[in-house]
Amino acid sequence: MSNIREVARLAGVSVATVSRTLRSPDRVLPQTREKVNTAVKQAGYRPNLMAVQFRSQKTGNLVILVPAIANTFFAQVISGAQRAAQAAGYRLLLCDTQGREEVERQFAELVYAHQADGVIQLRAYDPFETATSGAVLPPIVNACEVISNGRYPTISLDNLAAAKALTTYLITLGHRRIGLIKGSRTSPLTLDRLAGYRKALREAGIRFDKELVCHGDFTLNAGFIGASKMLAMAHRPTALFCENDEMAIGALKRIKEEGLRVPEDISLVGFDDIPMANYCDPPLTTISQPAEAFGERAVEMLIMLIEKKPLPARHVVLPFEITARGSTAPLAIV
Amino acid sequence: MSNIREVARLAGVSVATVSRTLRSPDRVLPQTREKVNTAVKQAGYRPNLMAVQFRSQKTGNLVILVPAIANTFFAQVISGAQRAAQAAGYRLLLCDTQGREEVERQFAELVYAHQADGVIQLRAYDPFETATSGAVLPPIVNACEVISNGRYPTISLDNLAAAKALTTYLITLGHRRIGLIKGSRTSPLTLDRLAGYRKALREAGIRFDKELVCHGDFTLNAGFIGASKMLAMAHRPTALFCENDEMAIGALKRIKEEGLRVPEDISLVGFDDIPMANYCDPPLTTISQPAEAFGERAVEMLIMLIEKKPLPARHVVLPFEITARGSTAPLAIV
DNA sequence: GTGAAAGCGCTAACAA
DNA sequence: TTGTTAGCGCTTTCAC
Repeated sequence: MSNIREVARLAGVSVATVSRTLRSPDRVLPQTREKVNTAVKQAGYRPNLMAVQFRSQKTGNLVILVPAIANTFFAQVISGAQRAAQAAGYRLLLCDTQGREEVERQFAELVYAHQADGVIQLRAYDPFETATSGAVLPPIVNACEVISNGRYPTISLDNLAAAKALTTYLITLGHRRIGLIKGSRTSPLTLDRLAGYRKALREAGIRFDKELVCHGDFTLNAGFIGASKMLAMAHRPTALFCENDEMAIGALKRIKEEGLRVPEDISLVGFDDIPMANYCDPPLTTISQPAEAFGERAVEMLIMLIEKKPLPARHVVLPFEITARGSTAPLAIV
Repeated sequence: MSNIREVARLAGVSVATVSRTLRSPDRVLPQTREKVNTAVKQAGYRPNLMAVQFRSQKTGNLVILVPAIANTFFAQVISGAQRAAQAAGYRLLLCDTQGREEVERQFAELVYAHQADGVIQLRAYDPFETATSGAVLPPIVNACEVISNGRYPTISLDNLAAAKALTTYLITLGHRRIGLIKGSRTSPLTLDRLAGYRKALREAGIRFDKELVCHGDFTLNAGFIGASKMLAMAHRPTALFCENDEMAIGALKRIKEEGLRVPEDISLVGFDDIPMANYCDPPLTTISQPAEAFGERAVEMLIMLIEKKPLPARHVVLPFEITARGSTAPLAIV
């Protein structure tokens, strides 16, 4: 493969002139430019990015840590991130971490190894927590599920408000026994949603019953299992709040198997508004959040960090809305 | 950030010895090794991968071109690819191309720019088709939707056989008017599936009716639209074959809206067996294919190509099976 | 077993 | 405007 010297030779100029012609053409005479461009074509020359990056100490790579790419919501986030990265001339180094912290750390440290310029973390784990306290933190942005210690810029949803709004919506429909299928036990995202759920209950004067809460892991199967527990209760809930759409769809299957109807016998809500939410039967009432915007904003903010431009805001909160569909109905008077 | 010279100074050895200690520890005296390792820790040293790669002309990056990451099937493929890449010490540069050829070309050419060692293409488009004929083809593997010109190693499904088997399954149930909702007009994958469909009809002595075929783009909405057309026909099909599960689920919604029952009034089949296929109502009869294995095998083969190891097989065909669920039933005798 | 030194391809500071 | 040259951090050959 040809290199810059080869092109310089062909064009009868110095390597510096070739480099200039490529980086800042206006600093070169038109006729020189012409000669160089011809030589570039003739040699089939492409700058060796490895050398360019090495020399200029900048990779153009962004690491994105994704807990589970097979989760539709995250897939959409990545899609948005990819678009934004490409538009800005950056590339995405993808890591499907499955929540394994050592993997997250290892990938995040590609920044220290000068293999990436920054990191997007979509989970509430600080991959640099063990970094020597003296070390400067590399550019990192935390989106979707965020750590609220103020250490990193974040892009998040007001999960508490959203969960509260959705729960209140169910209460308004007359429901008072509302089951909650949570995500994992410890994630802040799921704790916020639990808090929103509790707040809505409290404001409506409904006592919180911990029997009505169970844990899952955001998968279809977790929703299925969770619903089994809920339906097995002596005094079962009349509405079920699943912390994401996948679990709601899993729960839906279980509810139908039990011979119950949604929403006549039990109302069901999800969270995220993945495309499938509108295609299940009945379509899901859920919280819509701008999945792709999470990825786009995260990339944009990260690039500002990398390029040392001031961030307009360190903590961005994206809007949600309740999308009411057929899976919810007023509590039937028995 | 410290560099190799700093470590050498701290350890009281030469940079060559530091490099050797890190790359091939056994070529260094234990006591020297000890000194170097101590110095590495003390300095908080991490090799600059940019420099390592530049020097050794190897990036450890693999470009993966994905038509649509938000498509569940592809998300699973990527998940498998990521796992295999990581296990082998490679990283994945993700590009969600949305089928835009100039984007695919641009990313694939990162190989020419020494930014990646190889390319995985999940679509039947040759990103190097315009490459000068003289140029050596870089390591590339074509998976899922493959080009069958023999130019690249491939990992595919026998789409013809799978579509034929699935169609035959419907025929066995007594169906003779079977609608087909295809993917895009030109993709080989969808042409193969069409061929399989036609072959099954032919062998059963059923005349092919082009009225029963319509085109989609593998999205939920395409299935919905396709089903609308099918159901509007005067003499409508008694079974519907959608070329992926997303379209089948889209069609399912439309069919139910029309007040028809699946499978009593119309049988429905999909393709891929995405997790959601088992959670829709009724669950989908479909073709199961090992989505993650596509990604894993693609990465494994690509790495063999990169490392110039002989490929055990240039064209790998992964197995499928019919997964019969509740969306199909024998044709009702009217 | 270890060190000295060349050099990967490029950019940028400086000189002309 | 263009050329000369140093050097980014590392690996690797070649001496010792």
